[in-house]
Amino acid sequence: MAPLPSGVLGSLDSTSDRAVFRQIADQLREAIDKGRFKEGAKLPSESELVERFGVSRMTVRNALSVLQGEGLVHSEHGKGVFVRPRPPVRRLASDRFARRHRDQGKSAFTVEAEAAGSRPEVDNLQVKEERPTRDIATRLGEPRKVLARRRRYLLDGRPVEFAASFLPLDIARDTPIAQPNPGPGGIYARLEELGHRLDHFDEEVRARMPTPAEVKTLHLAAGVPVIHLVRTAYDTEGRAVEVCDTVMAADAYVLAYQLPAN
Amino acid sequence: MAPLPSGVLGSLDSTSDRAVFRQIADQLREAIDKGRFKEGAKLPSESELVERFGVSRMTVRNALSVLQGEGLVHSEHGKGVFVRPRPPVRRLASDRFARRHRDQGKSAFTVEAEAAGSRPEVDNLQVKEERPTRDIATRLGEPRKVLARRRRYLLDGRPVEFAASFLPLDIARDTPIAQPNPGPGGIYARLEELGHRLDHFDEEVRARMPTPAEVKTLHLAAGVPVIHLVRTAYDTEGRAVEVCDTVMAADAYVLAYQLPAN
DNA sequence: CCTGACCACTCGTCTATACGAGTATGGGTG
DNA sequence: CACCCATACTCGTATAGACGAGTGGTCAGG
Repeated sequence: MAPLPSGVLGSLDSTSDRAVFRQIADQLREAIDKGRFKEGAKLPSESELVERFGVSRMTVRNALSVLQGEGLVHSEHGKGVFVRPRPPVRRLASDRFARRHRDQGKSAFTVEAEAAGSRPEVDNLQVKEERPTRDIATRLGEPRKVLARRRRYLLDGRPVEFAASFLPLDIARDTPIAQPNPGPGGIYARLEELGHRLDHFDEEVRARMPTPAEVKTLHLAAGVPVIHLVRTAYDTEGRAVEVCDTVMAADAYVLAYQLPAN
Repeated sequence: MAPLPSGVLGSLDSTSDRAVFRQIADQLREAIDKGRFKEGAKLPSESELVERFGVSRMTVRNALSVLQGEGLVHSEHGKGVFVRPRPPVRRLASDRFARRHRDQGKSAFTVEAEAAGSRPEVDNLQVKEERPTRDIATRLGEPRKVLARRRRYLLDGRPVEFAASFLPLDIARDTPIAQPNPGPGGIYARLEELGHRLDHFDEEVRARMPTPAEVKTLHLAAGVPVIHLVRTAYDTEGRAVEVCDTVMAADAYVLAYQLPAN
């Protein structure tokens, strides 16, 4: 057992009314913030902290769970507790669906990932017809049935996002859009070929903690929220032609928008 | 002690390899999802759950802390654990800074809140000159000093957002912008009067768990992430004239953007 | 040299107990 | 009737102990 670096952690203030486990969490947080524990570094083990602070193990675990909830650290069974490294973030520009980006043979995700030096993958591809949920139906103008396209995106093997596109069946049925691979430029290029010239997109952005299912699909660590993005595509006649519902690991993304001042 | 409604919760599967506290969390989550515990309703107390499932109190607390981390419930000392009500969300439209919204005597926040039937407040107003951080300096074109305007926004007494605006001092010094109340239309109106006609805004959106300071400022419950928005305003000459750094309670907001298809 | 058993260390789960502190309620007292 | 206080409930904090399970190293034996 390597000795704890001296001076990294202070001592507890028994006169303080701040709970002991919070004081321990505070000290560890400060040490991490100041870089005394670097990204990916292992924190002292629970038993070391028990000894160091003279408290019981549950108190130490309580402190560590605070830091986990903040997304600062993550634990690995049998190994230790580590400072959570910040993964490279993918920047989503607001012009990413602009027509001029649509002439490639590959999907926008693939092109962009390769440009950034990452290995992109698409996963769980699923295309089927189904009854829309209440919300989707409202956004799409109450179609009876929709074509749903679901997929998961990974970068260097790490899942970062999954998405479901919904299109009114009268638009998408028996078109390349109903194929697993819709071809170069993606479904937006196909929509325009089918005569639905796109006018604009509406995007709604929310952030929240993931559901257990989302934790599983995106392999999310504790303390990582998700960004929930719902995009609706409108053609030049004002008809909603697609809704895309996307859930992203929040630590892997920054969304960038450009707004006119009018 | 009121008897537990029968049939709301099932029993544990001791043959399952799923941890007991997770099974309890699963059952409570399902009951909440299915509306068997409504928004704001009180869950069975810890001791009731201890009895109900025949486990120790720490196991029950562990299960409840899972749900807290998911933002599903919150506990109140001395009262109980409650299903977290979803507060009304404030919708931020991407045209909220458009020139046409700027002719009011009140701030955009105030106008919008009153229209939605809420009581708006602005708080902690602070205006001072300071040295920019590395990030702010980069975005503003390396000014030596900046004017910083900080404030907190509340709706019906609940803090929902705090923001700091930074402007290069050569633009803002000795102007109405350096006053606590910059006047009708806000600082964007003043900037234009000073000859900085606004061209567009860049917004970067991130989501993450709050720092302890942010928890305090926004009175955040456990399991509520924050949306971190950094907006840069550019004038028609391409100069960055303001950076606004905003942290919002994620459960109080949905951001709406409209993107052209080009 | 490789393999497998063992062991030490890690975190994960769970029990049982204790006391403190915040909240609500009801009943007794003034 | 109004107030205060005792009380019983709530969750918060902390201890001590036990066993399980994943990881990685050492070391003996093939």
